[in-house]
Amino acid sequence: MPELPEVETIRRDLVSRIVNKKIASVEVKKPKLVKNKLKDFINALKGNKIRDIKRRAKLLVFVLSDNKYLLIHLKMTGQLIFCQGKAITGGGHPFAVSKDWQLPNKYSHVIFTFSNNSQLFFNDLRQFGYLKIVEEKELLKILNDYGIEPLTADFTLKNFKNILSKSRTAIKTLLMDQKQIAGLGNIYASEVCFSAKVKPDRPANTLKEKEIKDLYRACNLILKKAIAKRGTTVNNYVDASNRQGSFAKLLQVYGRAGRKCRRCKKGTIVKTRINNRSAYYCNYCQY
DNA sequence: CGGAGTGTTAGTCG
DNA sequence: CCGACTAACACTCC
Repeated sequence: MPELPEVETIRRDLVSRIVNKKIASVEVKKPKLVKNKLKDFINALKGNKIRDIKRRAKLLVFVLSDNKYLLIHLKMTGQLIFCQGKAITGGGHPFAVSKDWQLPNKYSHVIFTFSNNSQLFFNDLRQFGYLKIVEEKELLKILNDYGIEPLTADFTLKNFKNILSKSRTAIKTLLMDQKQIAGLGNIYASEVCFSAKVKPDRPANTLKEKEIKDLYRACNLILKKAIAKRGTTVNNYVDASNRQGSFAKLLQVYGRAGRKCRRCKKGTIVKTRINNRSAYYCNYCQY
């Protein structure tokens, strides 16, 4: 579900709420989502403090006060929802939880309770997500295996060009390859290709100088804009405060199969499959 | 009812 | 090494 902008939105929301909070207890209802021995996991967290929350690609890294790190990956349908008392606070404007939005619900597989009784719920319908405690050495190895991180100094046009020139896989697939470029997923990869007027199935190493430059710009622009809009809600993604992201209104191609192109007004948005994933593009203004 | 599809990625196989 | 494909799971849609 969440891609870089959604995970970043969750990170920012959580930082303001749980940094420096002490974990009083942890309840694990689905042990298979925890990649440590259950006992070790709980022992490491109980009584610990959350010092900071970082993000690499779509992975959240909770920095604990004793040089250990809690990794949380939400994969397709994971959520992290913070709850204080009966209200889920968000943006300084607390609102009541609706009657049908009880927490925990049947997808709440791990529940953190802090010493002031506030709680963090890890919900995951499809149960692909995971939680893992690691020491610094393993953390560094995991972070190292990711490719260049957009919106950082590492993400230069030169690096980007270099990656594209070395692969003949479809550009959209390459954009989603976390070992190359870290953080883009299925929605934003289609959007980036549209923005640069590049057909998503073009082999990456056949792209022209200008197309590469436009793709590079589009990555930066779209990710920044999406973060500013607090991400994209397609089905049921919500941020850490149970709110929907508003970038969905700005999507140009994803989920718009059969509709007129918003840019050229001539073409139609077509849905195809590239490497087993859905891809959308305008059949008139993308080449 | 059955089958396809869903925002991710680790693992496998050629 | 590279690249393509699949499984992990629960639910919705046609």
